[in-house]
Amino acid sequence: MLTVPFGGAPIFTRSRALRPTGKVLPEHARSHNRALVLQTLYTAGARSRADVARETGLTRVTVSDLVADLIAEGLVVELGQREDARPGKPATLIDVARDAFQIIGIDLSEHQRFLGAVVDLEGRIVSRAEVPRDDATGEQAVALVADLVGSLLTTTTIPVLGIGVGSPGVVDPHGVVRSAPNLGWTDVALQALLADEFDLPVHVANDANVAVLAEHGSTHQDDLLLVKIGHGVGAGLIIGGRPVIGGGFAAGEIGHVEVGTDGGPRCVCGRDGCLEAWLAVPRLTAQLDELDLEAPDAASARDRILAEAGRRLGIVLAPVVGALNLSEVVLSGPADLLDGALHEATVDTLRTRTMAENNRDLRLRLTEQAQDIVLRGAAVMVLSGQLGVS
Amino acid sequence: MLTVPFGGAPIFTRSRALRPTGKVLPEHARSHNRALVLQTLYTAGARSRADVARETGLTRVTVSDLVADLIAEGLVVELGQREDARPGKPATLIDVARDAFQIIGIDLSEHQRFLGAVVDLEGRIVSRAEVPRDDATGEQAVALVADLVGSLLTTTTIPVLGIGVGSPGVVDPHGVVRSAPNLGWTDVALQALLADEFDLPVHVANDANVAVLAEHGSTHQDDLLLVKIGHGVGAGLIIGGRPVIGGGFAAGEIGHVEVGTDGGPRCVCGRDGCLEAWLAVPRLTAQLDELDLEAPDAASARDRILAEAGRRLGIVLAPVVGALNLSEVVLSGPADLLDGALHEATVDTLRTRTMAENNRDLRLRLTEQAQDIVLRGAAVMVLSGQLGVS
DNA sequence: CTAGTTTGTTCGTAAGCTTTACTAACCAAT
DNA sequence: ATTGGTTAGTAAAGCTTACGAACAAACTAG
Repeated sequence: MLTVPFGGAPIFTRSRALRPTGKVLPEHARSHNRALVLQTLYTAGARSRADVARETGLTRVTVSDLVADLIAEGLVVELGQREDARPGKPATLIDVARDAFQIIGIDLSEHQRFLGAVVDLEGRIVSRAEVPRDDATGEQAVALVADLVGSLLTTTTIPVLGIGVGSPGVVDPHGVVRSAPNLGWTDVALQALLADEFDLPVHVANDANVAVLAEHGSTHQDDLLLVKIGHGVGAGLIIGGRPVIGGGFAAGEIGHVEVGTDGGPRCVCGRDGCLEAWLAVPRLTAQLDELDLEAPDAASARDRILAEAGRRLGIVLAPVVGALNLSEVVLSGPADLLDGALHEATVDTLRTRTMAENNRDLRLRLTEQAQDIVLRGAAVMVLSGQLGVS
Repeated sequence: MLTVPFGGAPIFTRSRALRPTGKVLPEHARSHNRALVLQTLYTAGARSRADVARETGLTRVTVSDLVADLIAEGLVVELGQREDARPGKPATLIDVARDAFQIIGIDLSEHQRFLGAVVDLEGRIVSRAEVPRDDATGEQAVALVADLVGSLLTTTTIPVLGIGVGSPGVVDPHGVVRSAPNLGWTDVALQALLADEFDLPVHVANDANVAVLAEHGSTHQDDLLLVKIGHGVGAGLIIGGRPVIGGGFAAGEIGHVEVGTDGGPRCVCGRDGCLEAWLAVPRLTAQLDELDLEAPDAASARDRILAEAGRRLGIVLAPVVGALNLSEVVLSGPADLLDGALHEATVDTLRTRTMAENNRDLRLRLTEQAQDIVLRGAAVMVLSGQLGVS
């Protein structure tokens, strides 16, 4: 049972919001500046107080004051004097205490098992754990998650900043899983349950929305769409640097949008030609398994299947890319399926179906985070929620 | 040559931004609270300082202090004592000085003429003006806009809060029209030009993005997509209460997204089946004009044409609605074309092509703002930019 | 050694919001 | 009429936050 010596920091930003939404006190401004200092150190690395002052626009006095707080809280450490020779009093280097805290990340998006990891502040995975799901649903499934968190916590030796969970289904901002059919969850207050049990800050969000945080954490793109292709198809979206949740908390649920005007495979939802029916991994592997590997054109037949899937993805994404003028779309899923023909077909389709002029610098790429994208995204979510840093 | 006694107020909001973006000083907090008070009065109407304090969460002391500033600036006025009898000291009612300022709104989205209006703080149109465009382009077109603004300014008798312009094409956040082919504009710094000439705050944005502000100003929906159907087809988007601009400042440009997988009419851009080729007003009227009005099935033939256009719109919007989990989509354009078969077909298509469960409360409606949507949106833009109010 | 530079701290100040306490002004009940 | 209770608005004091000025420490360059 570990506790951290600080709570979540409310964060402010210059925003283009049309209407102010609530009062702001000077102390809120301070939280913001605190997070700003932390963020500067986190992304730019060890440097002096004076450096931070120059980079943030705050004065040296204010930075020193904020840093004193952060050091007292154990979030920042002094590293001693800068080595290089230059005029003036030598600087005392400071940095985020990168090895003082760890984060628990949980990925509930796989069908057969729940994955978990201890992640350090840099996003590196320190240790892993998993539990087989064995088709558990409802409270049983919740118990499995708690077991997984518990066993990971026993492996940590330093304070834990918080617990981040990426869950399938629709998750509201309070970490209540409104609906996750696979897990038999309806209005399961996962965040509250875990927070009660472990007395740690807990953040829960949809798996694809969590995944896009991992991508954002490493690229810092302000506009980003991540398509997560697995047993189902979902998306996570960041616009203007902020995650998009959606009015019904179901943003990114594009798996059951119909593709094109020429029908398509029957989907589990009962309709024909849903994106998921074209693109979900089980569907793709089933199609590929039917191929005769000995046939002379096996390779091109495989590419045709994958290219058609990619084309269908492009057809669905084109209106979204156009409407949002997105510059960066990322695919996450099995690289052996996504890379190559599928990827190329998606790019081609996107380019030919949107106005090239406006989307000239559109990039579509595979994520480099492989299997760990949800685990690392969950860590980013905690980092961002607790420290205002990512 | 009028000037206003105050500048733009930087606005802050509790945000879910992942990373803090700049320092925040106590004076920024005060600007925010100032706008909050103004907003409360603006939307809720005349009330006492104590009422405002209760509604904003600020103390009566702070509200009194802020209101004193606002009164000194002429933005707020005292209206005398509240009439109704109740215990305690009678309240002094205060309200936004609704008749102390006017706004100039300009709509450049029509092909044949430029429209302008003097708009009051409530969004009501006080007077109108227009200039025929006569195919003017480039600097000539800029001069026409300046003339229009100039002639409107001569009709104002009270201070002008600012000038708002809705322009076709791609407009960056600094009010530079990056590209407006119809007007022959490339990188025209319209905002700077007008600000120099008239010495007033000027805000310029894309016409559809401006139009959605008008809708937001009257509904205060946090997520809103407006599709503007005229000579072309464009969209304006508000997500999480904030306008979406797009990485290349071209958000909402969905006119040249291809619809469906079965071709379609040839578009001016050279491809087949763009949304604009299906849905633009000239295309629809041309199709309808070909109908034999004497034929026995003329009415149903008309409906078939409009329904197909509506279906095509639904096909393009479905992925956007799904990805953003939008709850409100608004159509703007000629009501005689949009209302009825077209509207119904769009709704049907959206419902059948997205996952009903997640988009249960999706509403698709026509705007009630008719022809003035850009003019009034321009006023909202100025109101929001100058006072943090909408 | 001197002059110049840079760092980080101390001290005093200005701005902003809160709490506390007050006066003014009203209603209701005695 | 008097008393008690309530509400509005203000005044004073205090806390927080960030800033500017000034300074000492510690270095380089010449």
